[in-house]
Amino acid sequence: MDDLTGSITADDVAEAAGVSRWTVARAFKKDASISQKTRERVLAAAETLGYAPDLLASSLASDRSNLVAIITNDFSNPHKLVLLERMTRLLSEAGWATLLIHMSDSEDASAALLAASQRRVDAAVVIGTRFDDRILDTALGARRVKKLVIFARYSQNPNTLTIACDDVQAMRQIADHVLERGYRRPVFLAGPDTQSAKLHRKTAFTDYWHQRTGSTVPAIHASAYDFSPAIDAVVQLMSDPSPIDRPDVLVCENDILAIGAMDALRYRLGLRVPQDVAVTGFDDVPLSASPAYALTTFRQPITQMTQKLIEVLNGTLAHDVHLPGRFVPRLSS
Amino acid sequence: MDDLTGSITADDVAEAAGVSRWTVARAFKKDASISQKTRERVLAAAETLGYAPDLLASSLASDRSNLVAIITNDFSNPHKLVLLERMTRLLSEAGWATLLIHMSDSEDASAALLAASQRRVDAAVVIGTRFDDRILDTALGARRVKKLVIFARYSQNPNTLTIACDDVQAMRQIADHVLERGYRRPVFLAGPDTQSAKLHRKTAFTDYWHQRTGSTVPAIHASAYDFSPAIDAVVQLMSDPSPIDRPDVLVCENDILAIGAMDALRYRLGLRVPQDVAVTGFDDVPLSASPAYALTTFRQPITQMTQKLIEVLNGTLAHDVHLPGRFVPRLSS
DNA sequence: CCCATTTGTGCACGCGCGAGCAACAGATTT
DNA sequence: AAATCTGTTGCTCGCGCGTGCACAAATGGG
Repeated sequence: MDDLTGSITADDVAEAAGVSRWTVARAFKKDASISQKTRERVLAAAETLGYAPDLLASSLASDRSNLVAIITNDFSNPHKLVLLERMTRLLSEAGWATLLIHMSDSEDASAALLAASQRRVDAAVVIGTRFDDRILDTALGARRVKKLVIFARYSQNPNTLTIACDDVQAMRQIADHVLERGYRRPVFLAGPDTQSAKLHRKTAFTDYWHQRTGSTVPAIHASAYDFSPAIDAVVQLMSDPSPIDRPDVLVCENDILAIGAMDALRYRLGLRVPQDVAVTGFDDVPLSASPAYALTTFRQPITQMTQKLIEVLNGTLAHDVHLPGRFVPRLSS
Repeated sequence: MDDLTGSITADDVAEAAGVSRWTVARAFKKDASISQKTRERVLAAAETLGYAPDLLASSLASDRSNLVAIITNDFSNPHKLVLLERMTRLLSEAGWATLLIHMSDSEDASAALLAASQRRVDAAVVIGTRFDDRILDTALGARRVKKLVIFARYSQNPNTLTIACDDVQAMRQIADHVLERGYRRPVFLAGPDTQSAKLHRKTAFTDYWHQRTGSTVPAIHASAYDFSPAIDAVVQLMSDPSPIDRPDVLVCENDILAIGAMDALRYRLGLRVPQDVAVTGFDDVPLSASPAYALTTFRQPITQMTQKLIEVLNGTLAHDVHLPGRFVPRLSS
């Protein structure tokens, strides 16, 4: 009975139901031209035989795979896990499977896109990773992927669709909050200072701050988006010989850097947060809500962003999207 | 030139190189019978045309897809991110692509396996998730996936291959350490107390502790593997009316619970770690190394486990594997 | 009750490639 | 020189399904 193989094809079901193979296919297709009766009969036969359409063969025959590649190179940020959770869940509910592709270094973009295209993905989504537009360009030129979406990051590349949180709006809210709480000497803690990538959040904050106060915001850069580089950067900053204009608030590009900053302030420098130095982050990773950090941060509308992504996949949306997020004030500022 | 479509097939390359389509295929196959000269000529032609084999068509024609499904339902544990990073990287280096499948609830196992089988995966890997063996059984019965691997967890299911860290060995090292440091009143903090799943780490610890000391270890259960349920569980435990036999160490099933426990002790109960109560975890998530927690924990040999997984995929390994991990003592105990 | 119209169903063909065997050339043996 | 062997290349057939059209069945109006 259950001998070998899941190799029950549409032909088997067709025979069992007394119809042709194509009618079986129609029974599984949402709005196909088929009568209610035969559909039920076919589905019943399929049920008893344990048949399920082979999506691989289907992809080959049609030009849709219902497969989307998620490409990332940064697995050190817990926020990625939140993104992956939300995306895989909503995508699968919408009928899309997910190919997870690890992009080792940013030079590897073209290998990642190649891998995606070899599996005939309908779209590739680069999540939360900032990388060289030139590399992206050459990669795009070489290996065509039908659609390329940059998710939760910005890209100026014309061949690309951006779905992201509105960083400018976000950083303004943070700046307003910081000002309102009376902080006057912010330092911006950003990630690696790559040459070509614009650091949106940083410029958004510093521009707006300058606009409101007339003063410029110094920035420091961690060598990577991770705890300890952030600790190092902050320790170095605060060890500066001139404690007079020591910052009273560290505005960080994301929560990971912010958490590293808090650890540095508390455990390396013996300072109190927020009494001595306040800290703000970005992303609202789960840990930020813990009593240990209680980090003031900003939450991206991931669910809505994913819904927009699905619209893009369905072909009902074809332009960049910037959605508003939600400011989350906590005790760290 | 670059008009439309990556639809360059082996036929195009064959024509360009003046050989047959099958010779093109041979040029791309590692140990195929083909002369050095023609291979170079074919590869050169492929290079200029921008050809890459269509893995979908290849999967359909052969019975290998070089695709493996990674199935999980727990995205709240940062350790998953470490697992995903390592697995996708090593798998891709070994020529395997990764389908990431979200298993919403444990009842959903059969849907997840179905999705995997519809994509013709060569194997499905369930990572770090504990779920009902009965559910697994029915799911396995219904939808055949060639191989099912339980990764970083235990399963008694005979249709399944387990690749995991040796929990018994690990918990003994932790117990030895706890005893050596002079703690005598441990409480074990575990995850949800599901009926059918054996809590390996818990029983491993309590059994060994009983063996060494003759006393039994009380256990408490968080309602989920997450920070706040752990906080709740610990607060409730410590609010017990009898502070006489208050625990002097909390042995936790994993780091997430341990970190929640530390937060509860420090910020809800005003206790010091480790002076008032020590804490140990399991997994060595990145955060555990931060100065804020400095958590004593245990690191699973993820790289080796993934290598074993690859052996299983290649068919050179077909039995359960339990690998030793590494004890990581820090300041929390 | 017939014809126009609307469903509903069947079928030839192809998606891009792999398995496995047949054919062939050159090298070696008898 | 014929027979054999080895390495290399070509080819038939099929993987399981979708597209687009041809055709059959049902429907409705006159």
